[in-house]
Amino acid sequence: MFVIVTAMALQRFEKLSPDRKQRLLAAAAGEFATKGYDRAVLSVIAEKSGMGKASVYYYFADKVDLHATVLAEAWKKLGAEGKIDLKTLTAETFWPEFETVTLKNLELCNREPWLLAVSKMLNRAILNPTGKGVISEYVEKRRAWEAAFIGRGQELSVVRKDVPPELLMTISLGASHASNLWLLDHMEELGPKKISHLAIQTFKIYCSILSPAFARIAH
Amino acid sequence: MFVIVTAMALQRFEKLSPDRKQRLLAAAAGEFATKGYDRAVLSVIAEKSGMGKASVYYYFADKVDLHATVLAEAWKKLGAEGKIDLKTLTAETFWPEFETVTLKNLELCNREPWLLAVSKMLNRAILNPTGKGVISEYVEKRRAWEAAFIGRGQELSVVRKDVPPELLMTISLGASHASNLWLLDHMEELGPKKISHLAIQTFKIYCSILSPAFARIAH
Amino acid sequence: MFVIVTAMALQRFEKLSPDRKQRLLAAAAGEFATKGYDRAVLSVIAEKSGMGKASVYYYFADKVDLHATVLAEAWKKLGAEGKIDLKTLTAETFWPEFETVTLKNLELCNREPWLLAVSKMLNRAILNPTGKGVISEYVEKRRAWEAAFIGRGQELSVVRKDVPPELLMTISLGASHASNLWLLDHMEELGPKKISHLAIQTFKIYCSILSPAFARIAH
Amino acid sequence: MFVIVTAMALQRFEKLSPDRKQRLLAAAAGEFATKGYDRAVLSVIAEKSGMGKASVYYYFADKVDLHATVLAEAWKKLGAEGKIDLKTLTAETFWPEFETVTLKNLELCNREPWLLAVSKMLNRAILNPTGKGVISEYVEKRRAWEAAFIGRGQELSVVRKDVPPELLMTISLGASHASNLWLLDHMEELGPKKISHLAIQTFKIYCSILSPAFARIAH
DNA sequence: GATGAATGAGCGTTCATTCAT
DNA sequence: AATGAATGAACGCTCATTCAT
Repeated sequence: MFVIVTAMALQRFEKLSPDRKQRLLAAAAGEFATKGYDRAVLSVIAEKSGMGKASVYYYFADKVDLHATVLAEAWKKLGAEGKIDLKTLTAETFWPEFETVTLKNLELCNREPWLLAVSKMLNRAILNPTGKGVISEYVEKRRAWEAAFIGRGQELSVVRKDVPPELLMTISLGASHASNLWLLDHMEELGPKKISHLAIQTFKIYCSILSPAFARIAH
Repeated sequence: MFVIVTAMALQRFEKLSPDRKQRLLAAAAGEFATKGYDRAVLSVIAEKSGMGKASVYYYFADKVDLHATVLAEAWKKLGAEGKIDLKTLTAETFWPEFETVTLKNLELCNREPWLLAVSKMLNRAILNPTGKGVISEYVEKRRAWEAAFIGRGQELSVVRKDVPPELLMTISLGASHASNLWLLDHMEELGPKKISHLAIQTFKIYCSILSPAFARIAH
Repeated sequence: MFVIVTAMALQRFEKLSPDRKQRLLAAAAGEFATKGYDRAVLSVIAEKSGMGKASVYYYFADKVDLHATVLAEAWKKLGAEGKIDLKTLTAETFWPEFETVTLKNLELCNREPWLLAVSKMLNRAILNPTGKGVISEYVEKRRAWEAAFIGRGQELSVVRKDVPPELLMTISLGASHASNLWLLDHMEELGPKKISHLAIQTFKIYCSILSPAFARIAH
Repeated sequence: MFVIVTAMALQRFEKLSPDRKQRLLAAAAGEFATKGYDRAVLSVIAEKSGMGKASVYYYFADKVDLHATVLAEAWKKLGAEGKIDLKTLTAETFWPEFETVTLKNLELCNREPWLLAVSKMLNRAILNPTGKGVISEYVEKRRAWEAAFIGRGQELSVVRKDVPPELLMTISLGASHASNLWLLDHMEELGPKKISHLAIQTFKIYCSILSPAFARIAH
């Protein structure tokens, strides 16, 4: 369906000192997040991270590769994958565990501003799948996990089964992403407490969209 | 709050033969929709519509103007604003009337492919509000209408009141536009009938998110 | 030495109604004078004169031709050629007659603002002979007349003979052009009377540069 | 009164090898001088100096910056400012010292052809002050120095006082720059010796225009 | 006679990418 | 390992000029 791009940041990048690694990623994240992929300029990223433009090409194959790596890195930090083991989930722990991770990520974004930006980017890419470039790999991975999560929920009978899973996922993703954006955007204005309260409320709506009980009402 | 771009195609454009007008708008819509504003290339649009690059500049002030015109033209055709009079809505007609308009627009997009393209653009923009570019104007307009619509629903007690209206709108907009985008993207693949069925299903989910009955379940 | 371009405004232009003729020339003069030849834009000239851009091409071969015609027209109005008959000049009338013409032109420029602008243009072209384009013809004509005038002065022994005529002409032209510009630029500020006084003073300097008596001092 | 363009070539340009630096400046000077700023074409300059068009942008911010740098570089080399200390001038050294500098610059232009080109540009600009573009800065600087020089001459009673200094300066500047332009234009044709002779002759005329003795004759 | 429409040719500028060191 | 230097390829935009009507 789509070509698998194995080169994901040259291996050299792994050997780079953590400090420079961090600076480069942060600079790239900032540039990509504020301007979007197209308007982001490589020489600006290089300058921000205090290294020569050509050096970026020493560590990354090209612009797309850098972008993908930024997404991947954020994915690692924010990622639900490693944090939730789908197999051990039960009907009782399914939603609470998911809620915990969601709120943790929200906190994480609150502490590391560039993660907030990248978080938006990731969701953006997921909602606007172009099917082109290395990024689509990550989008696929993300959607795959989300699908697996929903599938597991269906196994445990805590997620409705009357709508095609992909569409169901799209709807819930749309709702959660949009509300996340809203919450993040109003974080400073409303303060952590109020935000936290709304986050829980929102989370409940999100769960309910997926819930079988909701399915009965909707008809 | 945001600059209003009044300049909307030079007057000459109005006098252009409907055929060429159509070709130009379609080409532009396709290019902007598939590549996004930045990657869209004017000479490609010109070529697709069978005219010289400079001719595009005979009818439009610049790239932004062309983009704005495409959006405006589609807005006129798709516009929900004019099609529903909020004041005359009742508790009984509220949801059915909204459903009718939604399905009509879906049909419209099915008949005029370039509207489909622009529709995707708009949905994408609503999901990813950057606050920049001409498109943000339409995002704002769309959100304003949506807010008014939800407010009217609350007056008629067919929309829940336990969540801040703005957040509620954000969630429902996220859900509906994400699913719309999905439907539009799969229109050719699944065919009108299947799409229409899913649209109705999706529509019901959307309504239910807003419904007071749903509020009871979510807690 | 240089190609003679016979086409000087198509003959059609002569048949044009005086009103439109005037409007076109005035518009062109304004545009050329304020922006210079390169930055002057034909469509702006057309719009200013209330006619279609293509119509300009009905009356003029091209941009250069229009420019040349503007210069020629101003030359006719300002021109010393027709106003002074070199043959009938005597040692006594040589300078006074020249002074009269000079002051008359100053007045003329004061009354018709566009002539002022074109006047500068003409002098500019004469001082910066590019040797290219139709304009050079006019430059040549102007320099030729100036040379003839100086030559006649030498015949009458009222102009020095110790400097190559062309260089002498260049110097005197430079002095007179520069001071003319200055006077025209300060016309409003200083008022007609003061300007007139300075013009006479300047004129005397100009004459003296050329005078044989001056030659004796300069060594 | 007029904007000062501080940006003067990116620092990289300083590090460029003298050879390429020279080639670039020479090419630019030639192009700007022969065609004027507007008609000058960057790709031509790049080609003439044996580098890619984009490379010019590696060293200069834009076309204006390149233009400004060419002028600044030439100004440094030709600059009369630093070469004459007005305060130490006496009635005896006033004219001779000025003559020396003038002739030295003429020689300089003869040795470095690109200086000749820029010199023409400057003279042209002084004769045609548009008050626009980077060059006007240099025109202003030149006029300021010239004014100071004349003022000093009046202090020493070697320059006439019967004409407003500014007008006097304008006239003498007009004469000298027009003749300079003529000399520069005929440099190759007439050869250094002849030119040098004419330069001295011209210089004497210039001095005499300013001289008090001349004032007596002019009336 | 007059012009709206159409365009080719070209320019300034940007930027991802390469390469020699 | 690291990068300064160099550039090809494009793109947005302008404008003098042509042509069918």
